[in-house]
Amino acid sequence: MFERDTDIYCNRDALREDYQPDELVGRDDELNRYKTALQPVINGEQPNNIFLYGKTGVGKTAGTRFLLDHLVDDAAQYDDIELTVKMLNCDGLSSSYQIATRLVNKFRNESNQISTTGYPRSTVYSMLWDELDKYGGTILIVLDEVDHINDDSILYQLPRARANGNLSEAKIGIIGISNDFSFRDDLSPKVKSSLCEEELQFPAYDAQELIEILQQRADVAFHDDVLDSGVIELCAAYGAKDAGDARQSLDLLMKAGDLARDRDTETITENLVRDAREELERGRIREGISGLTQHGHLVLYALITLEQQGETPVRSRDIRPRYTSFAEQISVDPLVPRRMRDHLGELSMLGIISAVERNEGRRGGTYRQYSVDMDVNMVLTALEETITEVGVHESVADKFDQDTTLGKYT
DNA sequence: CTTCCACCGGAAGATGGGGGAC
DNA sequence: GTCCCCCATCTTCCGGTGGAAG
Repeated sequence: MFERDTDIYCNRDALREDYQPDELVGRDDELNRYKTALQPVINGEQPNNIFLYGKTGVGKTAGTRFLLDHLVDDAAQYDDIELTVKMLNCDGLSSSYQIATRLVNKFRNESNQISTTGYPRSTVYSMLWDELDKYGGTILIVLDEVDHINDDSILYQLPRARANGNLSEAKIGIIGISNDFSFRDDLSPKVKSSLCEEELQFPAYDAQELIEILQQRADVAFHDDVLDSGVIELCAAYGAKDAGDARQSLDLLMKAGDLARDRDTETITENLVRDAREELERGRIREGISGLTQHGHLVLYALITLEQQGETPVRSRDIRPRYTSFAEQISVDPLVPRRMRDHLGELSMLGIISAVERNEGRRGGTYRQYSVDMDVNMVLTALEETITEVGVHESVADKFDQDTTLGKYT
């Protein structure tokens, strides 16, 4: 049934996000400054708290891993340094409480984990101080995607734990990583001053740097002569256009490789890259849509039908009746307008729809006009798929079945 | 320059579902 | 069971906003 592909890859893993190259391309300045900021650790001093910011896929996490690995190795040479590094990705964790429980578990062994709910908050904190003190020495805590935390509490407590007498043995340093620029500004001044002792900004990669990165990985990942000329440049160009995001460019190259493998072609062409891009886009939309609630689906569906009738761009006020009637058809209470706007906002965050602000002054006021940003049929397919597949909202699924011809609404 | 429109978006808090400790 | 706490979703309330009309 299965047989080994005659493969264009020699090491597909080199394109994956978690692959760690021996050398990071295009981040020399940033890494040098980062290294300086970490220097106190080696000197056995109280470590700096460091705050890194920059958009996604610009090497923040990779750079951190890279430097900290070296730091751990190098620290081992000095007898008087006990260094512990713990990394925690805060994605999906929205509160300080959640962070605290995960941290406690990071320091405890498998058999001794605590549950992530149920304890009073203060109990969790004191467990955390106990664990930290038990380890002692220098402890670096990396909080990746720290902007997902909605309250300051842990960010306030951690850097001050020693000063507040919660810790006596351990010297801790916090490294916060964020891709949300406004996060830093929204921190309370107390937290900002302690957390952001050292700040490093990682700028987006330009097309040239992306080419170098892709080249470096492609050399490892593919056999010689598999890539047509221009393929790397094209992947880099797409990445640079979107956000200077290396991860995205690498994903694209990998997807193109996978397509080549599926189709049994021997080389990767520019056309394959374009197909891959479309495929990734489709995946992104599906994923976005499947994460929506029932009302999200209804709002989207309402907008789609309007789009098909050529009534877009359309303001939220004019979407509402359509949405309301859909909701009523499936016997669901429609949401209040404010909430409906939230859903529209969410959809435009996902890039499925787009909003343009308009202002007609005294007689019109300010409002937004929405339209579907992606290919309507693609969105519709994804919508139908998730609704039937997930099986959640049966009533909505029925509705879609009845309505195979959307023209009904005209 | 002021007025005013109609939506925007932040804030607070209600509701209901969950999970676990003790 | 009772107590603690988390979380997503939604409602209610309301001050903010930018630019055409006056």
